[in-house]
Amino acid sequence: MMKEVRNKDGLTEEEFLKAYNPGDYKRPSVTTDILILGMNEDYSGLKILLIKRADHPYLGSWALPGGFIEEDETAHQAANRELKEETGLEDIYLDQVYTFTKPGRDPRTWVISIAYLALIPELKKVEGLDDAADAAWFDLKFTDDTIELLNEEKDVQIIYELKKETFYNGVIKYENYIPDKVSEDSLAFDHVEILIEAMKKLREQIRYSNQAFCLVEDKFTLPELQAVYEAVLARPLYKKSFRDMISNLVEETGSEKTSRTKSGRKCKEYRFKMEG
Amino acid sequence: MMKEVRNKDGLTEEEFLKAYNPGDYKRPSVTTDILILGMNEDYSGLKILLIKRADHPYLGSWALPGGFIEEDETAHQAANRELKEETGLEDIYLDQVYTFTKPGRDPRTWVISIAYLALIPELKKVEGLDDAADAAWFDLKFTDDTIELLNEEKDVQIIYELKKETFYNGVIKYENYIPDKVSEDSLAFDHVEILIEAMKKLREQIRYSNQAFCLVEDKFTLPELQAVYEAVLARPLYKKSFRDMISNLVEETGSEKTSRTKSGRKCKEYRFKMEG
DNA sequence: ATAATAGTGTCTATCAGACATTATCTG
DNA sequence: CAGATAATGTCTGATAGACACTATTAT
Repeated sequence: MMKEVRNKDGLTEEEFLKAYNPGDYKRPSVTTDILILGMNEDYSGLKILLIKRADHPYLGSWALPGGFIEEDETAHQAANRELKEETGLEDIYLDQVYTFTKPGRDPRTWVISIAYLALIPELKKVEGLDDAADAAWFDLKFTDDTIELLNEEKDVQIIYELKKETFYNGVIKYENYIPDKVSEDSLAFDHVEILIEAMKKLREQIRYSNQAFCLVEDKFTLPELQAVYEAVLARPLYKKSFRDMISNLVEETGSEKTSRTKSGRKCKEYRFKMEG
Repeated sequence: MMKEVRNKDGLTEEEFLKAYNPGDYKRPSVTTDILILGMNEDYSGLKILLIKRADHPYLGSWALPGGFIEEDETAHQAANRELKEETGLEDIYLDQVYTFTKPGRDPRTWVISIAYLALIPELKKVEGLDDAADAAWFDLKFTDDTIELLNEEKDVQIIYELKKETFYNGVIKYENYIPDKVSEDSLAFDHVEILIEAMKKLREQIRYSNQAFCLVEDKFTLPELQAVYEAVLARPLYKKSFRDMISNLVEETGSEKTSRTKSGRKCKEYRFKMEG
């Protein structure tokens, strides 16, 4: 029997597992941090949900929502749990982005963070919960030069200038954004870097995936959908090319609708074509 | 001063960090597992480096190389260290793929694994090291229907049949491969799933990234380069279309060379054009 | 010479970018 | 009616897929 194989110490698997000492290696805490993105009211830009920290470290700074992973759940489940706690939303797009492991990224102790990206079709009212002092949607502008996170109501401006740095991975050249804080406020921990990675990935993928459809309601107009692409890519697209590009992904519902974008006349209403 | 801000317990940041008890949350062990891929001798397919386990659990099974992350290093550094130990290679393509967190994926204790993909331009002789019983290159065939890992010399065949399963993430439809073991041998832990994720990602990216250039030597022929794409995508490409596609990424060295692929006549030699 | 592969030409369909034009709505 | 946006047409250049044809090498 396979189970009766003995290792170099003469132990069967059962005996080995019984004697296994998990304390041999030092262990990090593991958290998930989530970028929760949605479009703003008139589809002119992206919004991101931030939490104001109520305790050290970074007390008073704004941070990505997140929390510790429990032993009986996957990181994905932990992220989903956190997402529901903060927004009340379930069954929405959620994808793992990158795992951040730089030593010292949390001054408390050894913490690694698995970053997730969530895309929601409508903004939900948010309020501060249990341990968080506050929660709010911020206008997010992410271009080649800057990251701006603004909330007028709370009078918070978090601004980073971006420089590009090239490095090589094998023979492949990569461009990295190096953030440089120019505002008084800043994001807690290494959350700017998480934001940068997630946005880079979203930008690369939106063209070949269908992530844009997660940022509009289930019935939408083409100007609205185009606004999503333009907000993510931070550049204007040609209307006709855009419509050609997505034409086989959508179908008309038959109705008309006034776009939530700045609107001159009524628009045809579309839905996402599932079979495509 | 920012540093003098006190939290709800009246502590400054310095006092808080001093009093912080890292034992409040249970912590997982964290490892890196690496897919180390290279082309075989005649560029007819991919090879993958596997390690034979010398201890429980999965004693005698083959597994991806990997190891625990230390507190003073990033996961990337840990993966690089492991890669060098196994192959002697440095400065090669290495990229984080996905972090695996399913409870129970390691029978010993709570272990999460950060998976990496390494692409090497030439196969290196490998031998079993310290704790590993053995190490060997396996022929890797990854198609829509099957995963085959073969090593004739050691008479090992690890074969999985693949079924496709669709699921939804938000409104986006995804296709997942579900592996079903049909050979006696199998990969340890959840390493088939890691293999599947890494290969899926490589396939999606190879078209728009330059990862193929990490799998050929610095001077190569176009038949060799095409063989890399075909091995990764597991389907033939049209010669002319392929050459048009990569024409602005390469430049002639001026020399000629006999391809390591099955060869009828000499080929022009190319190099990767860095500026393009 | 012949088989085998290397390298190129061409045709089609599709698509991104770039403008231009017509249609319809709001005020 | 005027201004604004919606929707569509057309042209160019690039690219993927599909074949066909010529060139050069090993045996």
